[in-house]
Amino acid sequence: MFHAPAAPRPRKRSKPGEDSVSRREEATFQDVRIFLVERKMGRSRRSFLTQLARSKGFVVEDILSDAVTHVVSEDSQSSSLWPWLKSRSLSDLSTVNVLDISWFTDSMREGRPVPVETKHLIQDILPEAPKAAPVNKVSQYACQRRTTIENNNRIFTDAFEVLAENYEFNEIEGRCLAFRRAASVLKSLPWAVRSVGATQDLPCLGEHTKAVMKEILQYGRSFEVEKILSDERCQTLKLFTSVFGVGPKTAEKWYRRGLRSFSDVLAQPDIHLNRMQQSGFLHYGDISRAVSKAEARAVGNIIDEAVHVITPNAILALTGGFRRGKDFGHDVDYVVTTTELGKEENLLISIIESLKKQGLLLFSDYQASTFDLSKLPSHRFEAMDHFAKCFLILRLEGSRVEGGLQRAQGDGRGWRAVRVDLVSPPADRFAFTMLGWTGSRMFERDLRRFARLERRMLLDNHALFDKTKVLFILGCTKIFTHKGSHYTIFTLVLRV
DNA sequence: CGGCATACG
DNA sequence: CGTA
DNA sequence: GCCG
Repeated sequence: MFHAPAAPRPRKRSKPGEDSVSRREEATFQDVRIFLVERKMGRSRRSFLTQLARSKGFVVEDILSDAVTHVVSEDSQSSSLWPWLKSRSLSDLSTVNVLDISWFTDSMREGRPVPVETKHLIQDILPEAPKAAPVNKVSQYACQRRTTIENNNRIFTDAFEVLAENYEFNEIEGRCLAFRRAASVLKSLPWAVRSVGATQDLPCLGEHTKAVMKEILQYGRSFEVEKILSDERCQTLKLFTSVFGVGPKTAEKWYRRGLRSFSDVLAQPDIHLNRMQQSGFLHYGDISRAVSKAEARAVGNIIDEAVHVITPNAILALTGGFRRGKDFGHDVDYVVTTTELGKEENLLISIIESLKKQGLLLFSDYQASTFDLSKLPSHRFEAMDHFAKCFLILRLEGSRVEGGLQRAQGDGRGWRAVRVDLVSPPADRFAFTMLGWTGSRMFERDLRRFARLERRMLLDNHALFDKTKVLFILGCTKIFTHKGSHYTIFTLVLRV
């Protein structure tokens, strides 16, 4: 362990009574030798703490020597502590615990030296290390990335999304995910990639993705992507899956029957569309057209009016892409609740009923709450999935929209259909719900992937530390909105 | 070489 | 299997 | 396909 040439130090495995220094004979904890740093502590407080510790059976050294195992400082912020320690010419500083005063006070309270935890450590601010790697590394998890609203790498991400979709159609989920992740990483960059070399330190980019990027940088297009785009099957599947209620399996089924267009499908007497698909075809033009922010706000007003009939204490918050700062979306997401706890249970049912009465409800799929406090570890963020929600298609009158509707060419109607999602948590779960409905799909996936991986890591390390510790703050999740501002939507706290 | 998010209807 |  |  450590060899101390100068200091006379008969401490190791000393036989009882052999030690000549009397207070060390009385000391209970021979393996822990504390040194209190006077700086910021003051002489009188240092002297008081020294007496206190010794009275409780701790060994406190007056001078900093190789005998010291625990250095305690009140100055945890200081950048001067470590340089000072290094100047003391100890034989091996790396084996010494450099600790916050909290370790000392914890130990005094317990009447024994408490195990050293990360929270006690005063880290050395290495002057060289940040120089070597000052570049903020991009995380492989979307939930740890700040993603700008502008996509500076659309030429690549469009290509990756074509490849991802093609793998999805071919049921190769792993590769599909890989290309979606690569696209997500490039979308998060506040700069445009101008050479493959610039992607050196980026995660989720490997041989294949970089080859595609190189091709695009060289020729402005990718041969592989072009081939997919010109493929009839791929085109048809893309067309079919663009219908609300039609996924890859149904699209494939229709394609294999030789169907190539919507009219082909609709002409089949033996094809029975489900409720979702019927609405999908009926409102196809409207719900595949972008929804503007003004339209989203107009939908909000309609929900607001409906909910205020039921309760005056309603809270309504726009989430989804619009909350991330987007100007257009494919649907409108609102979180709606009431401050009267418990009353949120039937809120959506009442809203749906009201919309129906007004003739605004074109489609509705309601899912009651499955949130059970007694059954679920309540603060696990997975709980955000369990609240009452509904997927709607609403009739939106143009007269309600500031600046008018997003309209197709030659559309003479004064209204359009809009996809609307509502979720209704109890008011005290509002934050969880915002977390669950503000992120992109990749964000939500990676939130769970990150939580699982990091939690396992914590559990693995857990035994080494304090078994009574139950709260781990994993980090702060932020979502960029626009022009450098961002929301802090949640701090992940996992109970282990 | 296995894992890749999760829940509901 | 489709939705989020 | 990329990562641990």
